[in-house]
Amino acid sequence: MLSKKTKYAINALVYLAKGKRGEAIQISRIAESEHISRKFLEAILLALKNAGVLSSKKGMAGGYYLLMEPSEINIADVMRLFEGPIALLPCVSHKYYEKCEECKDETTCGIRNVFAEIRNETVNQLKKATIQNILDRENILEVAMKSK
Amino acid sequence: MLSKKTKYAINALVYLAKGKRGEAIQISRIAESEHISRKFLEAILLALKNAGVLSSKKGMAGGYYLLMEPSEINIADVMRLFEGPIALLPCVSHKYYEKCEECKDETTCGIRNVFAEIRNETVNQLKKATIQNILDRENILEVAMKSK
DNA sequence: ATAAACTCCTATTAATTCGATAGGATTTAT
DNA sequence: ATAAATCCTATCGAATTAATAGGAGTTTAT
Repeated sequence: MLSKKTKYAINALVYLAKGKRGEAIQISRIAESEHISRKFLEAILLALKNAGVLSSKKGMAGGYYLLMEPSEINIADVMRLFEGPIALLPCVSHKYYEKCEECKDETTCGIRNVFAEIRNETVNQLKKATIQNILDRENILEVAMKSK
Repeated sequence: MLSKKTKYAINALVYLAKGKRGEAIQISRIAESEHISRKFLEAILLALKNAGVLSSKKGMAGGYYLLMEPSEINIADVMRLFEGPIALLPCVSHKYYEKCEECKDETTCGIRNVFAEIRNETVNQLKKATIQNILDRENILEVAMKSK
C-alpha cells in the first residue's frame, strides 16, 4: 500500500494540475481542499520541489505551481521519491540495487528472475500512469456518469 | 519492497519444493540452509500451515511439508498473507476494501480508476509467478549458464 | 519601513510496524 | 520415560511513519 506521503503527493499534484498553469497556490489551500495536515503537506511539496516537479514563489501571494507538464509527471517517479525502490527485491532494483545477503548465485536464482520480470512490468505500468492520464480519466468518468 | 517475512516464506517454499514430496523437513534445516533465524522462520511456517499451503508432523522426525502443488502456490497469495493487500490504495482492494477518507465521489475518481487498473494487472502478474515457475526458471538458467 | 503572508528548514514526538527472541505447552517416535 | 520436534503466546528493541512545533528567511502590499 502507498504511504500517506505518496498518496497526498498525488492528491496535491492532481489538484495543482486542475488549476491554471503558472498560478501559485498556497499550501493551506491545498491542505484544506484535500484534507491533509498543513505541516505534513509542507514537507511533501518541498520534496516535490527539490525533485524538480514543482516550483514555488515565496512571500505574500506566494505558493506552489507545477514545473513539469502533467503528462510528464508519472506515478513511478512520485513513488520512487517517497517510497524508495519499486522493485520488490533489492537485487532487481535498478536505482537501489543491493545484493541479497545469502544468494549463492544471482545469475541462476529463479526468485530473482521472476521478480526482475515483475519489476519491469510494474515500472512500465506505473510510468504510463501520469497525472494527465488521471485527469483524462476523471473527465471521461464524469461524462459517463452524467449520461446515466 | 517485500518484508523479510515474505521473502523468507518464498525461500522456504522453494526449498521445500526442491525436496521429496511428502517428506517432513525440520525448521532448523531450512533455517540453516537459507540463513534465517530459526524462531522467526517458525512463525512464518506456522502461518503458511494455517493458510493451508503447508502441513506439518509433530514430534520426533517431524517437520513441514508442502500440502499444495508448487504450481498452485503463487506469489500473490503469499504476499497477501504476509503483507496484506496488493492494491496500492485501500479503495481498490478486493479483499481489504476501505473507502478513502475524503474521496468526494469514488465512481468518478481518476486516481482510483488508475490504481484499480494497476491493481488488476499486478495481481495477474503475481498469480502467474508460482513456486513451480521459479523452479522451472532456475533449471533453465542453470542449463544456460553451464553451456557458457 | 514595516507588518503580513508566505515558503524553507530542522528537530522532536507519538504511534505503528518489523524483525527477532524467549519460554513453555504439546505431540510423537523410539 | 525421554528426546526431539512443532505449537502458541508474549515481549522487546529498532526502525519507520505520520504528524507537530517553532522559527528563519523571503516577498509584497500598504
